[in-house]
Amino acid sequence: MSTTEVPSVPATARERARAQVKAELLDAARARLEADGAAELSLRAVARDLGVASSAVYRYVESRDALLTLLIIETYDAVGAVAEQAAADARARGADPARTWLEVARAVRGWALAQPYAYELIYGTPVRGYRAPDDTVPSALRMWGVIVSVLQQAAEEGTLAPAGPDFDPHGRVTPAVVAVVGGALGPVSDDVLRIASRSATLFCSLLGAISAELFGHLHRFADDYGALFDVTIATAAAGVGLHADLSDA
Amino acid sequence: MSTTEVPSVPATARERARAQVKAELLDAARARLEADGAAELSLRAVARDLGVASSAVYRYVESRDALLTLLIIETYDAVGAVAEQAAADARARGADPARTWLEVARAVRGWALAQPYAYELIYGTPVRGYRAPDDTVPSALRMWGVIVSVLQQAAEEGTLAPAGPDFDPHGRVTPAVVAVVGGALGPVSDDVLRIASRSATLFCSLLGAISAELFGHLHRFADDYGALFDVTIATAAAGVGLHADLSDA
DNA sequence: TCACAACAGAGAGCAGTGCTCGCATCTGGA
DNA sequence: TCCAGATGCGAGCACTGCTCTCTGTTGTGA
Repeated sequence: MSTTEVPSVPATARERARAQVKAELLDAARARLEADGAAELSLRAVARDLGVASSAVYRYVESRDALLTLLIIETYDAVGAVAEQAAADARARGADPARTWLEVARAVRGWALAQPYAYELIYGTPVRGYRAPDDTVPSALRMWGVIVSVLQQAAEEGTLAPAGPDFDPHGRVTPAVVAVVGGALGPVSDDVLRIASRSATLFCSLLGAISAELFGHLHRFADDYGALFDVTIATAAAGVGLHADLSDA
Repeated sequence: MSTTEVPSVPATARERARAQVKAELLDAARARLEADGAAELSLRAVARDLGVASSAVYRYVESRDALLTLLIIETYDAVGAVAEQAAADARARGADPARTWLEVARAVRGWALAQPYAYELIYGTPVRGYRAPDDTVPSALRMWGVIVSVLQQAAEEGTLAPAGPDFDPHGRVTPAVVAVVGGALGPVSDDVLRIASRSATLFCSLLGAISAELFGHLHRFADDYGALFDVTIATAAAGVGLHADLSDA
């Protein structure tokens, strides 16, 4: 569960014990996080929970921000796994790409509502000036992988029919992104550029819909927030070319 | 500039002096906020900037959170004014509703990029458990007013052609929202409900697009983030029924 | 098996925070 | 002019992140 360092097989007994303690530390920190939120997460409080002096914690973690970074990575992995699972389940039920995306979005929303502080940790205001981005990138990319897979599937099936505007795709996406997205789509064509751009649209609509609801910007707006969420996601997805049917449920 | 209490005409000299000091306090706090961000905003630092003991600040403001709430209201008003101005300018230039919305979105993005900490203050992670919502609501509604006006204009012109899915609008919106939105649209019809729901879609797409960029989720994604933003906004707007042309610029 | 080096933990301490309270001081309004 | 109430100050409390030094333990290589 807890993401430790590289050595998956600790050599010495000392390293094993150390990994054990660090895992307990991360678990305690996660409990505090999900109870009080990232802003209130106090290293001293975590130390108290563990029955340990606050200074001892610094044997395992460089700083409070480093601890938060570890939790951020864990959380990106958790939400990435939720999205991947939702996509797999939907496809197993024979869902088309549009339906698959809707169910992924619903799953992520459900996860966010269940643990709002975890969602805030990764998709809310960044904690300090900058969290170390490079460490978190691989885990953060899992969500993007799901989005791109949905778009690729639709493109291959030929069901990707954008209702949104046509646009010059150049400049919208960097070569690095194209490399990731285009891997399964052959040479770098304008289509690949377009799909990459549209993955951002899907991501932004998901982020916006969940953040707006969670952060109170839709306060007293709807009776059925789940239904409103479906509309928001499906509407943006239609612009991208994924047309989901909301008449059934 | 600074939003003071209700008495726009202070009766006594004492009250005038008090309002003056409070305004200076808010200005200093805003400067700190825009320099360091809400999380780092320290009441003691503001007091130092004013050359005053930290305890003296409490004569004018109940707590740090109360000070933040005042800044939040100011900020909602600022971004609301930006949106209103952008809409007015666009209409003065003869822009259609879709174009108007795109320019509003661009203006808000420009404002957010210029003062990211102000944006984070209102659209990022809420500061404490709950900010007093009732005080901030009127200012926060200005943005929604702009969105609804664009949709109403399109509906009246008959150019509102949604590409997104059809949906049962009931439950998506509360009567209170309908009262606000439907004021200029006559009786509560399903069309009013639909427009209200779609205002949430526009809002969410704007929030998601700016937050994603500002919070680093599009890190190294694009060369031209402005162009990517246009695509995101226009694509979601197309789902709602506002079709903007991106081929010109 | 054993000595020792490396390591984990404790606790004091520093600088910072929000906030309270009692005390002086000043000043506006009668 | 006079004084009550407004205003500011500074000490102090409890909390934070983080550092430093010291002690006791424990795993490990010889």
